[in-house]
Amino acid sequence: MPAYHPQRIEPKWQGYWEQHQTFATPDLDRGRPKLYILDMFPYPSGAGLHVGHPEGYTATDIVCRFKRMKGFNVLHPMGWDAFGLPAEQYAVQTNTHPRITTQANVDNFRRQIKSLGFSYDWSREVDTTDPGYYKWTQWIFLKIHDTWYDPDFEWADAQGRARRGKGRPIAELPIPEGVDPVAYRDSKRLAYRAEVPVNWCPALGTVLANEEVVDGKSERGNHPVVRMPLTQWMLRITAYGDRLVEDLEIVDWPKSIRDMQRNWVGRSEGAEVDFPVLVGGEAPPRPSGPFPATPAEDVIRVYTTRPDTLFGATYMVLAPEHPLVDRITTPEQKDAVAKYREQAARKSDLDRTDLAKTKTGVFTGGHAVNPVTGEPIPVWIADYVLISYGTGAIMAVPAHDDRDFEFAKTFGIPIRAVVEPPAEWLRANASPTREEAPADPAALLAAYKADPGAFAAVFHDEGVAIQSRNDAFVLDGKPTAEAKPAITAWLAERGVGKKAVNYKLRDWLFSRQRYWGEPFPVLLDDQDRVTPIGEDELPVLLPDLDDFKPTGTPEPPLSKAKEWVNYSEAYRREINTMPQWAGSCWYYLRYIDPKNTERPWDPEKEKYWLPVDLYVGGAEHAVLHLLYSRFWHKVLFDRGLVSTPEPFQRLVNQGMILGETEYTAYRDAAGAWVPAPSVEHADKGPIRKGDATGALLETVKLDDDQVVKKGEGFVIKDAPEVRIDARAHKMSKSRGNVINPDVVVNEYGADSLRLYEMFMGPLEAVKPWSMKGVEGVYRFLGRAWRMVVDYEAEEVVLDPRVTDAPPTPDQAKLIARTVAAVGDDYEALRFNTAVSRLMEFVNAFTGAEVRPKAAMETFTLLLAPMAPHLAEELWQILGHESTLAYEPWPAFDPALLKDDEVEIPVQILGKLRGKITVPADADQQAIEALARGDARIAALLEGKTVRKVIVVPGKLINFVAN
RNA sequence: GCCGAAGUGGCGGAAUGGCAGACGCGACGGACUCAAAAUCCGUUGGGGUAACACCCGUGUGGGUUCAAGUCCCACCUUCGGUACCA
Repeated sequence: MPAYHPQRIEPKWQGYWEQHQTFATPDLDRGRPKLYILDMFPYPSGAGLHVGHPEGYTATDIVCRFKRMKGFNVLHPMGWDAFGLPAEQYAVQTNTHPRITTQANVDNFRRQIKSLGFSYDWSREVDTTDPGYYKWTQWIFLKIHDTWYDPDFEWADAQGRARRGKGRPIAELPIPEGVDPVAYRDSKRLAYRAEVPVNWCPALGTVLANEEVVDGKSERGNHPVVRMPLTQWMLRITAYGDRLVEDLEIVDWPKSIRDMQRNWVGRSEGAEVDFPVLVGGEAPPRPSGPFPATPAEDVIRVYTTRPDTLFGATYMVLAPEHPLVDRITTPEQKDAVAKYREQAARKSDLDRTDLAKTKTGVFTGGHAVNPVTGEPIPVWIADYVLISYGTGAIMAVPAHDDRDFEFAKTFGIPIRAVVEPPAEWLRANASPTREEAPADPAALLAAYKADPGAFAAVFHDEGVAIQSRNDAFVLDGKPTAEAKPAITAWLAERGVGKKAVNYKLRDWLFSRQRYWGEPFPVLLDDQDRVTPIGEDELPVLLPDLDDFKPTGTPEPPLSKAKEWVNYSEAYRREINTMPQWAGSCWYYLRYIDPKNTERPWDPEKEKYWLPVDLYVGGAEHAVLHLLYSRFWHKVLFDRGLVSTPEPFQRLVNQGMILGETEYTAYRDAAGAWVPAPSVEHADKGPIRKGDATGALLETVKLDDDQVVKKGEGFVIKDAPEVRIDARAHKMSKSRGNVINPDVVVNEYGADSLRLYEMFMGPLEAVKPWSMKGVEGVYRFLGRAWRMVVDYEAEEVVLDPRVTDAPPTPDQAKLIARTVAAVGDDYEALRFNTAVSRLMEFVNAFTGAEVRPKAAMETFTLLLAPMAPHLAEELWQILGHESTLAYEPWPAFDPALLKDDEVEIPVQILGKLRGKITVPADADQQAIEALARGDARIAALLEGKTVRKVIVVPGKLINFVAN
């Protein structure tokens, strides 16, 4: 009976914690330091919990339990990101209301998560689909709608740094003379409606955000996506581009994530330049005055990061959708242009990627004037220029841009070198006739100036300006870094250019043509003008529908709720819904005050709990969720609704857990083995490399006893010449390698699952699953149990060797060291080594005839954060009546961490030649004397000249001798 | 292509510039058992030796250092992100 039996222990303690409200967190506790530790809340899918979820959840749970023992007031909540497409698709298929499936999925997730014994304060559970929650999602949307961004507003942040740019109430927007104030305000709001080309997915019956489209197909379901113009809600996240980048400096996040966010925002500096269009052979007169805010009529405005190459701009390209195309196109080119534009419009992103290899385009017949050379240059349209980036038009400098080069080559457009590459570059790229190329640097440069197109590569780096002069201005000789500001200033003086900043980041497409999402709290009149709904009318409830099927057009499903839509005679409701991101943008704020019906959160509580001290989740949210969330938070900050500029102080990404390692061999139709290096993985399956017929190979799964390591890779044991693939794959239903946490809990218990996931390796690393590994930690927990409990007795009693005896000196040292090391490991999120330490402790004590009870208690407390059920049970068996959750973390005597004597290596010329035992505080002379006194070392040093002796006291001694 | 992370036994992994491989899995040997499971004890990087000695070894090639898995340079491979962003 008294064997380790998690199936008995775990429900018992989960019941205890629930009954005693052990982990309910007081809203405010000025007496203790606070700690807000957050998990990314899950989307409760029908598939249930995945072993990836408990990885991060266990890590944060350990930190929470550890910190409670250290005296912190810890906030650790959980909730559900429950709006979203899968529930809606399921509703369509089965005609079940998404609320019903969502409820069932939430219940299942809650059951699974509770079965793992996490110390969440369940009284703070939130659900984004709860009207009591989305009321405030709508409320925040109205705040965003009520805000404009003042790029010139100066303020100081908490660190006292001067900052520029802030979101302000729309009422404070200065209205220029002579404009319609309502329309002007609407044009400046952070939430606005715009007609934009959107990604319409007919199969899903919805519009997708750019981020939800992968290779021209929907991220969910892999359905084709086409572009079409629609009026949509947009959030002006681009206004916050600089702030979102700058404040990455003040958060404690992994560098890789900060880099990803920075790249996603994609800030670049350059210049805007106006190119006048030749109309009827004449350029429009150059306007006097400064660079106009919007380009004059018959002027093509371009954005470039390399204004220093302006002398090399030999043609221009407009995006096919560019408004000037019609104006510029000559009658002869009209048909060709129209045809190209139509093709481009019909192209999905997928087609565009497919065709990315060769540049296409059509000449418009029109010309524009290069503002520095005065030369007329042809204007083309091509879909390699995107309407949504920059100004939708480029000046093409084929000599110094890969894309322009390729295009110019295809269409025979002149290529003019205006930046001098370094001599080595010229030499290295002087092909195709490299042998005949002049070796002399001056001759090489002359060749480059004459025809850069003859060189093997495009020089797109910085260099020195050449062939860049006109009657009034000389750039030649200037390095790129100087040439850029010089020419920008010259252009600005003449009112034809100015310094400019651009972002890859686009405004956030914030509406969806779906049912299962938050309704927008706004009304539209017969002219589509927007009126926000009053705060007292929130929430705008999602109307019940019996029919969730897409309308088959971009018309959202909510259009079917006729009564709901018709708000009044004058107004109808907005029928788009918000995207899934909306609810997850601010859930961390609701946790601090989840039941408040008066406001989204109490400002006092917000000041106490924010920012989140530790946020753990998957790297798949590295960009979107975290960027959107930070954006909302900054708007709330600017509006005085939150007190910190950033929501998440420290971020850690847990690594993905892969399936078990698989050994795969390949066989052709004739049954012959095909070595893995000759196999290529095509879309439909494995084929022989270079096999034009594309005949699929048979994949053969092998057990680990059928394979053997040979050289760099694995081979079949019985056919050692056949290399095979040995690799762990992402868990997926189709591959059949998904591990269900329920199965692991049933078989080994939650403590084993928790401990195994922590023992696998560093939290951030990608790691393959291994059931054998779970058995390993399960055995360890069994040993820990038997270290304390008499497993031969009938009843659950202490092992007779557990007594009140004092620890031996060696035991005392081990105890102190384990306390110190495990505490450090928990602090630094190094759970894998913490487990190792506890294993060493158990290994030492199971061999001991005397097991001091105090040592067993200390061990139990150290184990508790990782394996709380077993720890609580042992704690009770050791004679304690209540939970150990708030027991103080064990103390230790630092003196015990030091040894009196240490064994140190003796090296000769850096090679290990012996070991000596020396007093821990032995000085250099003493150590050297002891080392020289060692018979073996003395013999080895015999006849050699000792040139130098390196002694690191307490560490090592190294004789440099020959 | 660009950005990022990582390459250490058969496997997961450990190692403030100072004894590479802690801990676990697997394997092998032993104890207990009629037997097996469970449990316990021992061995386990490669070569070499009767046993020592000794030699080799952290993706590859260089470098810095008394000393490099760790720092620097170049390259290779794998994984993740991103991609006509002017």
